[in-house]
Amino acid sequence: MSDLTGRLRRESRKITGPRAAILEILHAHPHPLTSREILAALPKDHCDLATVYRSMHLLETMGMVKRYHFHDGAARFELVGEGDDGHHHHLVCVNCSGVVEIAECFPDEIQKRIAQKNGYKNVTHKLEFFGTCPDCQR
Amino acid sequence: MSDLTGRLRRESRKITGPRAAILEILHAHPHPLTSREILAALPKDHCDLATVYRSMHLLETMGMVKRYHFHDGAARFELVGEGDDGHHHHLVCVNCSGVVEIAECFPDEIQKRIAQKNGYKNVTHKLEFFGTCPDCQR
DNA sequence: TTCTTAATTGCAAATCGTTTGCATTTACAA
DNA sequence: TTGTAAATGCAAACGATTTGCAATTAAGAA
Repeated sequence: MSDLTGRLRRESRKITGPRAAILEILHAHPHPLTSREILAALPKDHCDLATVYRSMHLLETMGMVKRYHFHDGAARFELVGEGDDGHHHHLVCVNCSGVVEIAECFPDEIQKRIAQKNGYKNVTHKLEFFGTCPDCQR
Repeated sequence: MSDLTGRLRRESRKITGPRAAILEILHAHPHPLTSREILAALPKDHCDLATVYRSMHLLETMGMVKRYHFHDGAARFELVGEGDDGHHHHLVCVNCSGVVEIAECFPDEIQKRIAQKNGYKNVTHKLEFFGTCPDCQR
């Protein structure tokens, strides 16, 4: 957390009330959250949706937040963990929308081959798994 | 194509002018298309955006069309090929949104392991690659 | 062919998620 | 303490998608 505010200060961004609160919410919920979920989790709801979006945009460009799109169109935001670059995937329950973080990743050799074969540069991927979680299997 | 109209008739859906035209467009462009791109490709522009969306919804529930979400929020629609179930992935240019269809898929053994490890059933995945296409590399 | 009816369409208005303009407030360095 | 750029709230703007409704049309029945 404190390194987050340090990071902000270093880029001459201000540590404001709303912004600090948003960071706490993200830190307390290690899952991708929609803008509305973030707003709802904020203490006295004393922060505008526009501010949530502006914060997400700022934090995303600073590499401190990642944006995901699951089955519905809505964007979801998740804090990038300590040290790592935040690249990981999710297993989402199609019934209850429960999310599990997944360690496995798409094999790098295959991705390299795909990039090379098609002449694309800086190739990355987005990968999500969908299924029915243990609870929802009845 | 003809099996598509047969399929529609069998479910007592009508083969109307707009609908037939939309199917032709999808057939002629084996890429995921946005609603606007479909509309723009229609002959005399004699079809409403709402009709495009309603058609996509119908065809999707009939399993004749698949819906994708790439980096931008916009939905893109693609006709499911003959016989196959339409499962495949895409390599998308982050600059011009050009799309290449990808034959490679996420290794099934790893997916099985993920499903088992987490107790999920009927696990599938969505996988998209992003990068800069040859043209956009200057 | 004509009739009947449910399916489909166009149009406009409504909705949803997200962004932006602007005047006001605020963090923080000098 | 003060000056200034950054950040905020609010409302309006936006783009994608959906929906209500009255008018149109495909396709089977008569």
